[in-house]
Amino acid sequence: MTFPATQTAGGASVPGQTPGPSGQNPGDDLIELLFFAYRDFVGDPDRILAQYGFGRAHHRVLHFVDRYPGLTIAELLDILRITKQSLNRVLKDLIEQDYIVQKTGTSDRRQRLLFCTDRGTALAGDLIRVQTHRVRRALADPAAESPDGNPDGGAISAQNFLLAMIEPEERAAVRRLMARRARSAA
Amino acid sequence: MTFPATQTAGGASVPGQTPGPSGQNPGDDLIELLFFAYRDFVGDPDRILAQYGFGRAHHRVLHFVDRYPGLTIAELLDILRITKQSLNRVLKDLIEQDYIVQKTGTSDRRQRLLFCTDRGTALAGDLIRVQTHRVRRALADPAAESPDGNPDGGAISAQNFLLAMIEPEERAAVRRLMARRARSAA
DNA sequence: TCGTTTATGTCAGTGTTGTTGACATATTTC
DNA sequence: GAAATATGTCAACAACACTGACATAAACGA
Repeated sequence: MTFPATQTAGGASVPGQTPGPSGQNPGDDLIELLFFAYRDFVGDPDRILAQYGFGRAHHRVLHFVDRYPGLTIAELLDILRITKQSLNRVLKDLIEQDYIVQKTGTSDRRQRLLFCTDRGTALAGDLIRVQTHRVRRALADPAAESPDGNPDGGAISAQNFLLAMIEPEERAAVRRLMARRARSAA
Repeated sequence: MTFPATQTAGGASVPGQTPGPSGQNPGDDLIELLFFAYRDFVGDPDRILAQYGFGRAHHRVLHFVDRYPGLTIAELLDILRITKQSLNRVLKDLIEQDYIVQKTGTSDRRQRLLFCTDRGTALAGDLIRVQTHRVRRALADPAAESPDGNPDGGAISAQNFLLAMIEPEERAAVRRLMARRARSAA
């Protein structure tokens, strides 16, 4: 990110804005931090997945099957909140390429229980590793050098966590951007 | 969500798993909580946006333009991390339908500074309202009745926040799912 | 002033991931 | 044996991302 953190045309607002840009609320920052944190959070795995010709959808399936061996299709659908058609497309890839295997359920033979193969476990491990690294770094972060005397008691930790989840080189830019809003709200 | 939280075929693992499902690490829960929290976090706006024929991409643009009036195209691209072609597709919609206006930059007339119109501010306000509501509720949540004697000092708050960001009716199911993993790791 | 760089816009094609609707099969349940 | 359930599959489509190529206007540097 490389914001000039300057610039404003005519007025900071356009023609007739009744309430101005949607007011300042406690927790508003968290909305944007969640966006930035999630953006970088999925960015790490994306790079690995690309090397395998997989996408985020594959990742999600592989992740949950790896973490919860024996998951059924229905459970997976409920977790991911997608249609079975969407799931099947990526699941088929993972099965054909030997990352996941299906086993017929024992108690209910209609069910297909999902398990990772060694390959699947290995890839899932690589993926979780980069995400765990980011999370751990965020948790260990020295309170993310909170530059403001944050008043809302309780938000701080979540806020710092999300900020620390952002790619280090980007944090300053995010802080600068959000400070920009704080100023114009004055 | 409606997990049986039961069931296991043959063994909880498949043929030969060297390290078993990618081990148990502090912060691992946060990875999944982030997924669930984000899933529900974007779910609220999605319902509103659908009524306008807009999608998430429109939301993100509208949001940042609303919060940071006068944003340039380049800045927006840097925030969203998408290509100008992707941005232009949704931005065009928002401009044509009078949610956003462009103004030629004063210092640099090549730039197009973006501002919300009244309509834009109104819609952005509606969208931010539902998200702020969820965030505030999460912050106010009585520590999200943490059911485990969480040992990692620091993770707790972030973990409870993310859990509290999940749709209330789903939280139990998520807890149940994650407990399932904790068990099998024993 | 002129050539280059920068900021933006646009056309065209493509890939991933989501959707709906319809239909098929095997298994369980009443 | 009929109905419900779990899963699979075909086909069409939409949202949103990408690449590559090219165009224009304005700013900038020599």
